[in-house]
Amino acid sequence: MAKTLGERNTRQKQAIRDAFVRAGRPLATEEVHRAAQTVSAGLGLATVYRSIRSLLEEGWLAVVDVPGRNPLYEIAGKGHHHHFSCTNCARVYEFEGCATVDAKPPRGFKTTGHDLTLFGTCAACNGTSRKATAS
Amino acid sequence: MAKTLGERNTRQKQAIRDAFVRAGRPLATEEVHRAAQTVSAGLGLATVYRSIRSLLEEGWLAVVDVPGRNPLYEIAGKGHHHHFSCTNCARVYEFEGCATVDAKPPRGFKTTGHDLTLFGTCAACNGTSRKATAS
DNA sequence: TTGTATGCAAAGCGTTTGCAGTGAT
DNA sequence: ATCACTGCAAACGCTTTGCATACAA
Repeated sequence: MAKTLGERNTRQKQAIRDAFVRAGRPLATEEVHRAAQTVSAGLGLATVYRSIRSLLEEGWLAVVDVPGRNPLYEIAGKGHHHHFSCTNCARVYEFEGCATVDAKPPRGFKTTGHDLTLFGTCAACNGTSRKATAS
Repeated sequence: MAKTLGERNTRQKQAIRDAFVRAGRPLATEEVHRAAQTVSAGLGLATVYRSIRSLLEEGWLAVVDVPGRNPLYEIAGKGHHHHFSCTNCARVYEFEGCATVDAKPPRGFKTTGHDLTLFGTCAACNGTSRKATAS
C-alpha cells in the first residue's frame, strides 16, 4: 500500500538525520530545512518533507504535536515521555518519564494512551541555567 | 489592535452558536459549517471562520487542539477539563476534572499549565453505552 | 545501467482577506 | 441611512505531487 522506499543512503537524507541528532530536541520542518541545508546546500523543501515522512514510516522519527504549533518531529524510540512548550521562546523540549497521569475517563471509554504537554517558561528563558543556548 | 467587533446579532452567527450548543462536544470548522447551514442556508465558509474567531475573542469559544486533527472548538467557560479522542470514530469528547497530572519538568523550568488528551475508544464504539449517538 | 531520490514548480488543502453588496440597528 | 456582517473569490502558508534529471547501487 504505502511503498516505504527510503532504501538509498543519500547525502540529503543523511543531512536531515544529522540535523535531528545534533539538535537534540523536536524540530519543525522549516528548522530541519535550514539546518540540513548548511550541510547539503541546495536541499529542497520537498525533499525535507519526503525524508521526514520516510523516516516516520521506518520508525526513526516520531511526530510531536504541540497545541498551537505546526507539527514537530523528534527521534523516535526514546520511551514514554512528554513535552514542555516554552511560551516565551516557543521552543519545545522533551522530558523523560517525569509525569504521572492519573486519568479517569467516563465509564464505557477505554483508554489506550495519552498525550501530555506542559506549558511554561524554560530554563533558558528563566535565566536559571548557566548554559542557556540551543541551536 | 485587534478590533473585536461582533456586536451585531445576525442569523448566521446565531446559527453557529446554536450548532455548538446542540452538538455538546468539540466541533471542527467543517462540522460547524454543515450544521449551521441547515439552519442558515447559503452560509459561507468564510463567515464560519470569522464567527468562530470572533467567538473565540469574546471568550465564548475555546480551541481544542487534539494531536493529529485540525483544531476543534468548544463552548468555553467549562472549567478545567481534558479531552478524549476516539481512535475509532475520530470523535472528541470532553471529560470534566477526572484527570490528575503530576508533572515534574526539569529543574529551571516553570510550569504554568498543561494540556492532556487521552486516546482510546469511546463508549459508543465499545457498545458499552445504550444511548450511543451524537450529532 | 537501473530506478530511487532529488529539485523545481504546480497543485492541494485549510484558513484568511479584499471587496462590493446585504441587512441589523 | 450607517456601517458591521456576509458571500464570493482570490490570496496565503504549509504540505504534497508530477515530472525530468541526478546519482546510489
